[in-house]
Parts: sequence; C-alpha cells; structure tokens
Amino acid sequence: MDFNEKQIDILLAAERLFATKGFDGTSVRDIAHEANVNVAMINYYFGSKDKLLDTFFEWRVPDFMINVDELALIENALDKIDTMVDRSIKSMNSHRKLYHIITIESSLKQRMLISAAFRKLKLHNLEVISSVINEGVAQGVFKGGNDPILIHSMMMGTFMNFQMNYSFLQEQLRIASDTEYARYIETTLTQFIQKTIKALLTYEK
Amino acid sequence: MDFNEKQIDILLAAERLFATKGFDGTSVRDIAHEANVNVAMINYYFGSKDKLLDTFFEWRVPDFMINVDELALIENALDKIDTMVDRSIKSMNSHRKLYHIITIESSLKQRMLISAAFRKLKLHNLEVISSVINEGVAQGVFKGGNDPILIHSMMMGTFMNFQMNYSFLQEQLRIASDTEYARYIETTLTQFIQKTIKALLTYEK
DNA sequence: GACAAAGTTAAACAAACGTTTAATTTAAAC
DNA sequence: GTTTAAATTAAACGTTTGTTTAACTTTGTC
Repeated sequence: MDFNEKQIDILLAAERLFATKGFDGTSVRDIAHEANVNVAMINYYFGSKDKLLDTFFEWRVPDFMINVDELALIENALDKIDTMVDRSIKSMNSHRKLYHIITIESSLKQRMLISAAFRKLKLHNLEVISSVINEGVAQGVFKGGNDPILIHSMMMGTFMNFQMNYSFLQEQLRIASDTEYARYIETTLTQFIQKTIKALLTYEK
Repeated sequence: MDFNEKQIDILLAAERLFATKGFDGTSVRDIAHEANVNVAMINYYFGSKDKLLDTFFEWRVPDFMINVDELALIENALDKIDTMVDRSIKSMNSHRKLYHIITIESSLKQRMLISAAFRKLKLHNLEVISSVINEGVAQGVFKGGNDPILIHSMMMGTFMNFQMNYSFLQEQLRIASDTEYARYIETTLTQFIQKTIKALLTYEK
C-alpha cells in the first residue's frame, strides 16, 4: 500500500472534495482538477471512481483503530476510560473529513469493501471498550448492567454530530476558525465524553 | 401546505429512495418510477429536484419540534428530562429516514432553505433542553456547569448513530426486523439516553 | 541510441442526468 | 356541447457523468 506523489495528490484531492460535496456530488473531473492531473489518471491508477473510494478508505483505516498496547499499561479503570476516549477522538478528529464521508457512504449504499472494513474497525473498537468496562466492573470501580454497545454508540455519535452539524455548532459555540473547532473537540468535547461515560458507569439506580 | 394524492405519492417515494440511495444517488426518474408517475410531473408540481427536497423537509419539519406545552405541566426536573428525551426520540424515530437524509444533505452542501429551517429546529430544541436543565439547577436537583449544547449533541448524535450504523448495530444487538429495531430505539435506547443525561447532571466532580 | 514499459494527454464514448417542450387527455364551468 | 384550464404524456433538450481510446511523451534498461 504505497503510492506515488500523483496518487497521493488524487487521494488528498478526493478527500477534500468528498468531504464538502459528498461522493455522488463530486465528479472525477472535479477531483482531477483539484489534484492538477488529467481525468484519465484516476482510472489509470485506481480503476474506477468506486475503487478510488475503497482504496482511499483502506489507506486511512489503520489510523482509526484504538491502540490496545497503550491501554494495557494503564491500571486504573477510570484512567483507562480517559485514555481510550482521548485516543479515539484524536484519531477520528485527525481524519474527520474522511470519517464523515465513510459514515455517510456506508450508511447509504451497499459498499462491500468499505462496509466490511468499517465493520471490522467498529468491532475492534467495540471490543476494546467492552474489555475496559468489564475490567472496571470486575475491580468494583464500575456498576454493572451497562451495555458497551450503547456507550460506544454514544461516543461515536456525539463525535459525529460535531461533524454533521459543524456550522450550527460553530455558530452556537462562537468558534471562529476551523482549527479552533478542532481544538474544542480535542479538549472540551473529549472531556465531556469522558465525564459522561464515567458518570454513567458509576451512576446509582 | 396541502398536497393532492399524486404529490404525496411523489413525496413518499422520494423519502424511501433518498433514505436508501441518498439525494444525489437518486434520479428523478427513480422517483417517478417508484411513485408510478411521469417524470415531468415532478417538475410540474415541485419545480425542480432541489425544490422537491425543500418542500419535503418543510412538510415534515413540524413533527420534529419538541412540544413545550406538555413539558410545562411536569414539575419534577428528572421527569422533565425523561419526557423530553422520550418525545424527541419518538418524533425523530417516526420519520427517521427523513431525518437521516436531512442530516446528510445539510452537512454536505449549502442548502439554504433546508439549512435555515433545520437551524431553527435545532435552536428550538436546544432552548427547550437548556430551560429544562437550568430549571433543575435552580431547584438544586442538578449540578451546574454542564453545557446544554453538549447534552443536546449527545442525544442527537447517539440517536443518529443508530440510523447511520443500522446494519452493524442490528447485527450486534441480534435484532432481526425493522420494527423490532424501531422498538429498541424507543425503549432501550431512550432509557439509556435518559439515564446518561441524569447521571451526567447529578455527577460529582 | 534503440527498445520497452510506464506515464500522460486530449478527444471521444455511450449512458444518465435534470429539465423542457409540444401534443394530448381529463376535468370543471357555463 | 363548447370552452378553458389543469393534468398528463412521450419525446427531445443540452449537460454532465464515468470510462475508454489512441496518440504521444517520458523514463529506465540493455
């Protein structure tokens, strides 16, 4: 999975355009123009527009996997939650536009390659969360009876909501720039999700 | 805002197709075929494909507004949260496919009419949540320092995640049918969000 | 420097797109 | 029954779509 300069130009151009116009809303000519290459180069290198999206996702997907090794070093269950959330949000946020596209595309159509890879990713991250929670329950730090699927959904959903309602939230939070918004996600939003999960896992009744 | 039978056929056909294929992924010929009408009827009645989406949204948007009158009758702050969440989820869930499309479309493009109407809707619901929380804080039932925007985002995001990751979650939760999934959202997921908000608002530190 | 392979280009391809036209049918009004 | 407007149709409109072609240039190898 190594690409030459021109291929990377195309992948990055596609990433930018898909994020603002969607997959169907972006033409291969748009991509070619944005990447400063000839239209035919996209089919030459990637086969088709669909395969470009597949390749694109496979290129980025490893970045979204939660690192298990790092978590294994942490003993305290509450700290584990914090680190897990922090790393998850950071990885999604660093490629947030891609994550946006993938979520939309896999929710709309049967994209075999993407759906399969995306499914594996979610399954991995779900298992990591599950084990962190179960460990905390075993230690007596967390209350039982909380479905990890729901907690996982809450984390992913809250983050995604910040992508999908970007302009509304930027206005409401009085955030001027793109970079400040990204920083807000990695600080305030991350802390909110950490607090929410911990509140939930220690909540009586 | 009253439509004849044929117009409603078109709106319903569009709703079904947009939900599965997206707006750009659906052609006016698809819609015409699904609604059993001539292609030209869509432009005849709605002007254009874009205006069809606008009309479509305006047609449904009142259903998504949280009813303030009902909440005013409830005194207990915790009960207010429960009712507010229950009604929000119920309304979104009853038109969940439309909500799916609108979220995607308004996140991708500058759709003036939709964005404006959607913005008003979110603003209304956000204000309702804010007042419920502030009331609870004034009563001493809730801890202060929780931004209503984040709680609102959490609720909407968690719900939306259940739309966007439909097949993954259906598989993980071992839910066989569409109706059972809808029921799960209105029971288990609703309770989870209610619990999460209450845990958050009463959480120490 | 000849040769083969890879890279690159403009042009053309058929198919699908949203929309409009002009002709025809239906419905309502008098 | 005639007239007028609304509804409906098949066909065509000009664009744009993703993809392919065939000619050309660059690059690396012997």
